[in-house]
Amino acid sequence: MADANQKSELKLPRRTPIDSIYERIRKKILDSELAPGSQILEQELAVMLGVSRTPVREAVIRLQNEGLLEIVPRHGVRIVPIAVSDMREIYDVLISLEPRAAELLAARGASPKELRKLEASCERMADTLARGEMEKWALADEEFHLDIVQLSNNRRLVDIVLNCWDQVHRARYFTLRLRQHPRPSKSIEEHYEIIEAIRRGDASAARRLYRRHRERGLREQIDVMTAFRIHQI
Amino acid sequence: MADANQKSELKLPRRTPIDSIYERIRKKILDSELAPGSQILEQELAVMLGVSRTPVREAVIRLQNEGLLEIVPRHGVRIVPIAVSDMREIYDVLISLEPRAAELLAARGASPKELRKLEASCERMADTLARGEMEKWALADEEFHLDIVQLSNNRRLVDIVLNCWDQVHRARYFTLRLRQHPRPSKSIEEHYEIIEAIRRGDASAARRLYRRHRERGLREQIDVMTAFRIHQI
DNA sequence: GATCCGATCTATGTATACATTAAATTATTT
DNA sequence: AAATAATTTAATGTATACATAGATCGGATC
Repeated sequence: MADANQKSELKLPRRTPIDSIYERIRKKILDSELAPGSQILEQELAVMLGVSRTPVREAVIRLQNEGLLEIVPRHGVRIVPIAVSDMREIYDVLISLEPRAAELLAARGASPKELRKLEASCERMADTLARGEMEKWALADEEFHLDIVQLSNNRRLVDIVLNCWDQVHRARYFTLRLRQHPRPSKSIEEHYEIIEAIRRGDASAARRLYRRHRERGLREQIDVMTAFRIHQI
Repeated sequence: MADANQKSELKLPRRTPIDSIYERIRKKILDSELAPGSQILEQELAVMLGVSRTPVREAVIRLQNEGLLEIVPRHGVRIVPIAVSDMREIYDVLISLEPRAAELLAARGASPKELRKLEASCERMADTLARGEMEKWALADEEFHLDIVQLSNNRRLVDIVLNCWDQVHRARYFTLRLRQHPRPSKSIEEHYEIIEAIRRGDASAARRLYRRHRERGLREQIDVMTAFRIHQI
């Protein structure tokens, strides 16, 4: 048995430097450090990160596949800006997939432990909301949704949803910063309704409620963007 | 208006050699020329395609992102085989997204021309079925589904669906070859029902009918695989 | 003065070389 | 003989060099 050997036991996903290059560029995009709509040469990115063009190129290809940037033949890479129409496209996908995750979870039956974890996120939302800590509120909200998606036990579904979240990340961050969430307590209520449907094993209710929740989210997001005349972000 | 980017419409798809490398490897995988589960070194791929490792590497990164292969650190790339559990995962995504496309199409209202195109595919299915030309039948079927997805006018949704189709391509091809489609005429009936719902503008019916159609397809696919003890393909 | 053609410049796409590191194999020790 | 350590092998990950093609700029011609 090889399980006595500590070194070869852990088959980690392998931390290659190129993954870190990918992560660093991704972070710069999510944080708007690389501005949406702006262009930057591969060479400039390479210098910025202190590596050669090759690993930058490979990271950039991945990021293009994920829709975060676009390789423009003679002008380097372009950070793709998200317009209202893009928000609609992305939320269309989320409105289909996330409720499906809730449906699957309800259908297979959530364990008490899993349900408690979901409730814990909601409680944390209520706490942070009471204290006006909107950043922490948003984190708890994200955790709730992440848990539900991951509990679907469908890796492909998870990956697609996470990628969509990345694409709308700047818009969500902006909305959060700009002002209080329109009705934060309403969100928490809806979360509890979803948890209840999952607890009952009512798959189609879980799906319907989750979908309504996300549709409301999209509307609010678009309302904020149009109200502030943000056509792209 | 700030969103004036009409100039970028003139961008050609840019025929770079690397795209052709990508296409050639992708085709080899879809056609099982590179067998599922097999491994091959980057160098061997490069020699096989008559180029250096660099463009192969870039193509391979894209293919990994699309889930067609996996880069295994010291053993080249591995063509990812699709198991029954993978079929479930992928169809979960399709069962969410394709009905959503039908729903969107019904909601926005299909033009007479668009409806005729959909009907034409169904007629072609009936014709080819009557002649026992199952390959052509499958092509017409694919066209029907492709049209509906594309008519959703949601590029991201289209991309994800096409990628899922790629991933289950070998299984679909196998099922088709192995024997007659379980009930090909049933498929056509269901297609007409979907078209009718779209014509009525009944979005939720279009979604429901489409979903049922795909759920049946998944069941049949899995039945065939388990009946023939195909655990991976 | 404007347009068209050509020359130059530059970013990319590709090839190649090299260093790193994981795997495999051999040698050594208990 | 088994296990571990050391050495070798080899595939990758990265850097660099170079050829190509597209864009810009200037000059020449109408």
